[in-house]
Amino acid sequence: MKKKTENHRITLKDVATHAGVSAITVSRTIRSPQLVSESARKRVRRSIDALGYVPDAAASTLASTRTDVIGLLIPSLTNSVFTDVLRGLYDALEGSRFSIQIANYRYSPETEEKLVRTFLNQKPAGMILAGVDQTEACRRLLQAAPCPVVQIMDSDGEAVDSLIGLSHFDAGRAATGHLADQGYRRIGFLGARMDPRSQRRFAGFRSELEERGLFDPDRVVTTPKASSVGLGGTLLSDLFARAPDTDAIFCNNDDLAAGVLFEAQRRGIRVPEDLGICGFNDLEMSRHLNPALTSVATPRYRIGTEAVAHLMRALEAPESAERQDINLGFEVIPRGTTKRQGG
Amino acid sequence: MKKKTENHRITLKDVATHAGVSAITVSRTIRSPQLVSESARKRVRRSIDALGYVPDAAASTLASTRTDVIGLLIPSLTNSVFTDVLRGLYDALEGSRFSIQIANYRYSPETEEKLVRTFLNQKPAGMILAGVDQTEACRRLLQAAPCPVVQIMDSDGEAVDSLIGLSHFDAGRAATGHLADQGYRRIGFLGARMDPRSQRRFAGFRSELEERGLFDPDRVVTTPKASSVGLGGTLLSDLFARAPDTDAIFCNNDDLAAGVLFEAQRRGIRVPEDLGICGFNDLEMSRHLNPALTSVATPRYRIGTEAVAHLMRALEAPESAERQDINLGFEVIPRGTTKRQGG
DNA sequence: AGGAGTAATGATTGCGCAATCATTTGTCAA
DNA sequence: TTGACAAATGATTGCGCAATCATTACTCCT
Repeated sequence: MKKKTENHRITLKDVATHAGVSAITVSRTIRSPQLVSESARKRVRRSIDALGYVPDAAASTLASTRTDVIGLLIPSLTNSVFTDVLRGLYDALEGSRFSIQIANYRYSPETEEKLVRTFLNQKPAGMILAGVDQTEACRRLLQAAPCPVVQIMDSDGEAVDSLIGLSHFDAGRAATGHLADQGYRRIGFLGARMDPRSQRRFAGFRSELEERGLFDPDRVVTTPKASSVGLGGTLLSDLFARAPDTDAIFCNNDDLAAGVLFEAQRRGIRVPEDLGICGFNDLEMSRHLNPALTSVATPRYRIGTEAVAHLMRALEAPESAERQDINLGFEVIPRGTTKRQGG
Repeated sequence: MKKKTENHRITLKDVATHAGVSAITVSRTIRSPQLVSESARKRVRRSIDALGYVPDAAASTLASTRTDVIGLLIPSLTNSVFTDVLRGLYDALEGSRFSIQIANYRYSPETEEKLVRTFLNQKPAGMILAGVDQTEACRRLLQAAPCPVVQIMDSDGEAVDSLIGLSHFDAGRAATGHLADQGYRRIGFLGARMDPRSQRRFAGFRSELEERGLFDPDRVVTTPKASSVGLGGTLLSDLFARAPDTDAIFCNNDDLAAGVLFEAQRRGIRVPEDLGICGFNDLEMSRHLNPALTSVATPRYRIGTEAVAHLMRALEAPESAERQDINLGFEVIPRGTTKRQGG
């Protein structure tokens, strides 16, 4: 029996010797077993187990000029939206040979471009990016990338390769339409950190209200600050200072909406009678508030799993690499904060 | 001017030729600039920029048998606690040459051990693990690891190398003591997903109440399910079914506590008069609830930044690699949900 | 001016693997 | 039995870099 000396890493060659084959046969047993006879495969597998062989990823990468790393570029780690996507990604990758490398560009397209360069130099197996709002240079880089590229979150806009998400414009319209359908007429918008997707939701909000002749720019309050429950309260105060007769609010996301609800409670404003509130993203907490928060459910987790599934498909059949735009949709979920008519 | 041909990767040698030095001088300029004269350094830097050279991580790893990857093992991606730690880690790593590789072991020590093996085979620059409750085999692996190892979250327990966190036992005692000090006498405990840290908080809860002669096992309700706001309401119902006269609750975390508060509101139970509520972790939302939630603030973000800072120190001065136990403490933050005496 | 010592630079080599091309073995038809 | 072809296996080579050892340029002292 072979002794594993302290400083000697077990290599392909060791396994090969142990199994009585050549090194390349061992490599093939691991990488493309269909090229190896069954008897050889068996012996090699036994030797691998016996010696505790683990392939060296760096050497493999260097020799084959590709890795098993999927690069993920997101604008923020704080944002709970991405947390859910992350869960989907990791769940879908479980058991595969791939791993994820996350980089955070903090909502700066220039940083994003730099990170794309860095990633592409690591010969990633694939790339996942948030949204479709990259710089021109960045898009060109991605277009030329020798790996599948998936853009997620959005479905409005033009993708470099494939796109998996939802239409934030439509979602904004639908939420706003719901408020108007409930009889609210003086509808405001609260937005924090107006990233491209928030802006498209706002565009949907505006478009819907303009069609109905209800849009009033005085009822729109936004801030570049990061979203939070506390900020929701602050923004509500700002809004009421400018337009005290506002009777409903579409909030950028559920954090803000919860803050609005709590602040309304403190002010003694009746929800939904005097003020309707609609959030976005349908966080777990929202359905348990009093009254329960109307929101727009978005398929964040599924965006993650679908992104991985799509990458895997593209990696397995590189030839049939057809572009794909997958719109996973959304759902307005009416709850207590907008149930004006006793529904 | 050199033309970057389509398939020719810019290598050290290209930069060297361009700068009129040898390849190894370029390598040194990047890796240990203090060994290179200033004039050479300048020329090399200019050439690197001119050619857009980016080092090949795989080749570097293969040649030097170490990477710039820090392995992070966490039991869950859902848990918001780890999200905050992650932010701290990524913020602290910003601009450094290191990157993070996350693996999720889903609260399974066996999976954790397997992942540790996998990681160690990638020659990581460092390892970060949650807690101190690894298997024996896993601890041995880590002890023998040729890289610094930091365990985070806890400060109770024995670390393999260094430990950065807080005492969950003490925190549980302190929170419980606060409830008792406010005059509550029939104090219950609600816990979801009783991981080792939750169990230590419970141990603190129990110890504090036993000392005061107030412990009652009937008032303890736990579940292996993942924590959520909705679950808080459910567990409150379970608790009241068994011990309806309970007058205060220490919740495993703020999600649960918020759910308890919302359910209490629906049941018309007055908080804090009839029921005191104390959460754990002091999420951003908690201070904005009505009434505001008493909670225990934990330094999650700082745990992340400190873990990185510690690793960096250990990597820069491998000799002085002294073990360190850093207890970052906690703070009970009394708010409305326990303010019984009009304080 | 000459030697000792240091700072700066260079040449060679191998890390562990997979791509490429070459060779052997096995199978079957005529 | 022979030749043709496919299946299985092997030998060689280089991926891009840093460790190692060797050499050169420079400084300072006597």
